[in-house]
Amino acid sequence: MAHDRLLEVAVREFGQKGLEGASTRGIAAAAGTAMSSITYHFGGKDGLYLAAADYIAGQMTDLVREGSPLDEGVPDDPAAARAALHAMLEALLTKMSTERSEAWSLFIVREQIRPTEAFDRIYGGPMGRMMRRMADLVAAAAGVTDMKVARVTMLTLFGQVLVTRAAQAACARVLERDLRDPELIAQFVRRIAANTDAILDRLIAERQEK
Amino acid sequence: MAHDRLLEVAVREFGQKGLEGASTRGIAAAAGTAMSSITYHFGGKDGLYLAAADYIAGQMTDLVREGSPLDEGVPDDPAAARAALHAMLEALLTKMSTERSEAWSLFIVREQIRPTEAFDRIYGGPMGRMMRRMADLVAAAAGVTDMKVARVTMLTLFGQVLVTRAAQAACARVLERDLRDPELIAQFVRRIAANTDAILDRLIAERQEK
DNA sequence: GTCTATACTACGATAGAC
DNA sequence: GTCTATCGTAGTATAGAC
Repeated sequence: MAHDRLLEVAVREFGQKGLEGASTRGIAAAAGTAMSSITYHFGGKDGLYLAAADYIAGQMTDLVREGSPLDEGVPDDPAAARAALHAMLEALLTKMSTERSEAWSLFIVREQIRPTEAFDRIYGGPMGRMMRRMADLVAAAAGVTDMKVARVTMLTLFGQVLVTRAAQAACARVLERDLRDPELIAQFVRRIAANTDAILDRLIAERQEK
Repeated sequence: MAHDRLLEVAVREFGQKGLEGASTRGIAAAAGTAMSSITYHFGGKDGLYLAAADYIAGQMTDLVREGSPLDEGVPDDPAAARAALHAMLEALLTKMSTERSEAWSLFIVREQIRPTEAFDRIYGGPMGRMMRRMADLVAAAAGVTDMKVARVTMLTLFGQVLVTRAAQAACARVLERDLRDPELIAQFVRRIAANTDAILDRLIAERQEK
């Protein structure tokens, strides 16, 4: 079906060039079909863009479901919560580094800069669930009851992972290396894990001071 | 001069909508001049885009120069280096939150997604210097000699700040607050400072284990 | 220097053949 | 369902008046 090919190409093209930067002719050509197929299947460029967002949300949900550490419950036990948080951050970083999800990341980062309805569809689905769960895990792991603290901390933890995508060009320059290098990714995983432990311990210490 | 007004508007428009998303007609109209002024002053849309990048680089340099903590030497003393790192991260976060530099951040984040010559001009100037200095500060503060470790750590520290810009839409959703709220920014500053201390202490502990 | 007028190109939408 | 052909409408570039 041209429908599916169009979606695949659209996610890539919209991610790399943005809504205005990508052209329907270009997408159709890359998908090996006529431009008017876009009108037929999706009603137009905007429709295709939203469909791409839904496609990403769906794929994210699948990824999260297939026994990955991104979608289990929130354990009460601090140690278990911490382990789940570690697994989640590692999974995020490695998944974001695969070629397939690289297109998603770009799409999503773009939507952060200027959110459209597409962001609602992605955030309203798997992304929001993931971030809320991460905040809950931080709270459980550090015994924090103030959810505002847990959320802010969660975002700084997430930032450590995000930087490899949202500042990929700068990272590549500073490190003088391609960010797809598995060894480099492994180094980030180790560093982020150590940082996370340090941060959680610090949170626990802060709590005990009171 | 229409030249300067065009640049101001261009930074804002390109930052928000990207190169393709912004239109020369729109920029000229917002600057209160005719579109052909862009051709006269900058040679065309691409020229204006690059000029906007240079303008940002220049403004960043000015900001860095005006007695801010972003551009002093790298102290040998670990405590002084740590203090300088703290000052730098706080300055970054607060500067990135001002309305004026918000346009820069967006411009730069866009350039990370698909780097053009504009990125070379910004990274080759103040941005690269800043990141290299931050890595040096991490190395000095934690007594790390392996610069690869210092750079990776620096990037994770930077990520904590970056997340408030590059994932601003998601942050606003999770926190149910506008990210320009000074109180919220202050909370981020405190959290990132505490995290940074925890991470540096952890690095020092790692070194002593060997 | 700045503006008006115009030319040219590429895009997205649409109608209709198959 | 898919394609071809065509239309209207942006967009940028350019020439020339002031």
